[in-house]
Amino acid sequence: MTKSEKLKKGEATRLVVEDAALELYMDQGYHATSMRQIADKAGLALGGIYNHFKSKEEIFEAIIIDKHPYKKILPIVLAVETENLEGFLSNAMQVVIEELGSEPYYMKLMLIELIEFNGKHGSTLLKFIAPEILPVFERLVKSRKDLRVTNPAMLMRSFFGMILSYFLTGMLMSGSILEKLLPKNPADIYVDIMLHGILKSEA
Amino acid sequence: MTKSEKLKKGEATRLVVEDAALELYMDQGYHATSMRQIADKAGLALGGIYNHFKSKEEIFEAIIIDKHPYKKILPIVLAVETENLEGFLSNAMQVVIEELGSEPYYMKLMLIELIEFNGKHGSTLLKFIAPEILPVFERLVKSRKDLRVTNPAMLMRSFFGMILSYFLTGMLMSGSILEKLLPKNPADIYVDIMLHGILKSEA
DNA sequence: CCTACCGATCGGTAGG
DNA sequence: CCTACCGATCGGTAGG
Repeated sequence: MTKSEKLKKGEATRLVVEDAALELYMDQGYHATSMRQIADKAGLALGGIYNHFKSKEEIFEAIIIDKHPYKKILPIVLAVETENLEGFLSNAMQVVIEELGSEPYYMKLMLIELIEFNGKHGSTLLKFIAPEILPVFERLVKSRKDLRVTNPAMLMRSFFGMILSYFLTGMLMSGSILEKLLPKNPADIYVDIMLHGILKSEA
Repeated sequence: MTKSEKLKKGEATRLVVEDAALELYMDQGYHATSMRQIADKAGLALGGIYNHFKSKEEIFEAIIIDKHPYKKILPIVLAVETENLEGFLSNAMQVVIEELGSEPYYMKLMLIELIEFNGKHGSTLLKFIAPEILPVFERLVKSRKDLRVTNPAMLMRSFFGMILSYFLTGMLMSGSILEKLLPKNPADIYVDIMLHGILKSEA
């Protein structure tokens, strides 16, 4: 009763396999990861995996759904109390960056999907998530007059694009000479750029 | 004399192999692409490849250097004539987007490096390119007072981050329901956001 | 859930 | 530059 909660043995093993696979996918990619590696890391025999998943690809598909962070993040974002639009956008971005954390695992999963599956899961990610999140941006656009970007889909695209950009440039520059030249608070600056742009003056 | 220019037979074959590999990497990723596929596409036998490259990985390494678009793009950007800063940044971004084209192959190569090699080529890309490009941003920061971002490395990061974001969100959304909801000129809007942000008002 | 196995394919090489 | 081959490893399965 201590730790088991309600999940049956079978379901627990399934999650163990998913966790093992996720970790391996994250630092090798999908095709470079073998079923034997996953089995080893999950602590069972190769054949055992096939009691829970029909194929290697099915593990990946399960992960991109089960591990999706939006269920966790969206409520937090919506719960943030702010009086004005700037405060909301700023806090929202900061919360997302914080929650995705220093190891943006889901960002990597999305890229694996894009690179190794050529986006063939139809950006499953976006397809069943957009309907949940788009309305937030629609409300934003409707209720506020001081937005430069008035198309909800475009606003959403640029919002997530900004977060994508933040993590990706961070990953690309990590360990490079450039990293030391950066200010210590790149996330804050990113938020600032999203809100006000690179320039000080108005168009 | 018509088409051969100066490159010897050996060098030409090498390039044929690189082109074949590049194409395959781009829509399958690195590990999912076999040497036999590359050989077939290049029009020679498997063993023939090893006269030009020691290993599969060496082909990848050759590509990320030989196919790097910055040699082509940088001169164009610098040649753009503009009277003010806004014009320069705006044109620069537009030129880069245009040159990278609708199939941003090099963007994909960078992601493959990040995902499948875990960035182990030390972001070769950035390491020998940053010294070429960073000075451009240094000059920009020095000569202009109307920049919100005054750290050259940060300015460079956000500039390329913006381009990264543009292409990646485009790829992620392609084919999705969201795509139809977007305005027809997303690139222009992206430029506008980079320069002035999402908000109309000043901080 | 494991053992033992399958055919297929992998990267790479020898030898010409 | 090709043919023919190597050992290793792959995803997956049968049978218990």
